Amino acid sequence: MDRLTGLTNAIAGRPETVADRISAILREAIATGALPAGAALRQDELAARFGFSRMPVRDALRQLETEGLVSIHPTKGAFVASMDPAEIREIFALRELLEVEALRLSCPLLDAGVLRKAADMLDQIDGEANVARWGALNAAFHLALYSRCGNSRLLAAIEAYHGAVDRYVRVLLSNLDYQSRSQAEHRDLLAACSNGDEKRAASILRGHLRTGSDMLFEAVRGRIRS
Amino acid sequence: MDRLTGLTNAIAGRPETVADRISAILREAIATGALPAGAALRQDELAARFGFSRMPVRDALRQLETEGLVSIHPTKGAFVASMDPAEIREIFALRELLEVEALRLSCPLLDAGVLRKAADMLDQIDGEANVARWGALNAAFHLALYSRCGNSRLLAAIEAYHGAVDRYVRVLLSNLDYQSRSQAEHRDLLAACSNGDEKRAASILRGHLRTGSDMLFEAVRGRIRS
DNA sequence: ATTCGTATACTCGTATACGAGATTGCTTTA
DNA sequence: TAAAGCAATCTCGTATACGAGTATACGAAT
Repeated sequence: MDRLTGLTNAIAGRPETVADRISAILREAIATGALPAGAALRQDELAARFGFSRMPVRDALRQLETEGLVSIHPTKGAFVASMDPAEIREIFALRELLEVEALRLSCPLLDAGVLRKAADMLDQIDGEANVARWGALNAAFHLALYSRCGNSRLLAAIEAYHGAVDRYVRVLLSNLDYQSRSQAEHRDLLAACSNGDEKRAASILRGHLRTGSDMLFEAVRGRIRS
Repeated sequence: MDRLTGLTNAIAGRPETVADRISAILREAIATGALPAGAALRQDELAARFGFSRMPVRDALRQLETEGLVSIHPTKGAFVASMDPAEIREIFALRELLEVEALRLSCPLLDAGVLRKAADMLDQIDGEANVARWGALNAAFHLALYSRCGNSRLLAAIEAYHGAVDRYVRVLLSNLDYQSRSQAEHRDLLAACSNGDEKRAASILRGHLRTGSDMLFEAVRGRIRS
């Protein structure tokens, strides 16, 4: 392959395949809880429901497995990945490690444009009733603050872990109390970044993630008992 | 992901599929450089060579894509992922962040058994002429020191990033000078862990990863020019 | 001679088909 | 009655087949 075709392809973006569409649908279904943790994902059942064959379904399931949303066992099938509370603690510990570092790297390099975009996102979150969009906006706000960290792999990892706990976070979002608290913390964080107060920003982010982790831990533990 | 998934699969009694075998072969071929970066991986060519159909080959390629070893473009095919020097810097920065944290968590909890196993591995590395095994032993040594960190996702991430740079690290291993230097640093690291000198261990690990990153950066940059 | 258009060949994505392994339920026997 | 064995069914993994999109090569026209 020549350099030129590789470049043009990268610019053009990849064509969307059926497997991509199926994985998007399943991803959303898992995130909303329509497909609860532990649910079996039969290949031919899904294929019939979507009106395609099993092959793109297989590809979609593999794709979702890499995102940690489903677990595949040969000869047994695919299941919506269930996460016990301990794993949530693990992921949030990782998020804290990665996101604090990303913020530390990015904070001094944030310009007015990024900060304004982040502020806009917070306003959008306030006006957003749809829980599904809330999660996406939340992720976008965080990633905007880290966007100048200069390490694309770091950003990718953060995004991946965010997606892994997204559907659990939505449990919290029905709790209006958490929403307002989270938004208050977000505004504090943005203010610290705007002032270039790196240490304070890091400390706020740590607190933000820890309260999220604690509340999610309790919420999921409660859900599992029921 | 080599050894760990192999191990956990064996424990779980997970049957080995054809796709697993194919991916293992391709993984090794990529690691050794038999399949150089940028090489096209035609599905039916591989299927014919291995004596299977294209389906398990597709699955294997998808698996390798998640490990970052190949990149797949719909309608264009799969290619051995090429990594520019900047990405190596990024991955090593991530490794430093993750591994230092894992060491910090694990170090106080390391018992005599783990330390002895780690020491054994270092001796094995000294006596190992085969470059392929050297990489696996190197990873195993590092992971042994982190094994008590109490965060399985953290360990998985470390292992994944290790695998992503493994084939580049092998470039260094032909350099006997690096091998002995690396081993000296390993022994320092192990000694610090044995003494419970957490700070010193962290500092040694940082230096170890940074020299590795620097040398690899130069080596890969040189290779690309040629 | 260069460039544009067309036709051919190639590769991938998807569909359909088949065989193996596992799970479930029933029957039979101790 | 309970446990063990057998059979039927279900699901997945793999094979083969087909259609669509893209690259390439060749020819024609400027």
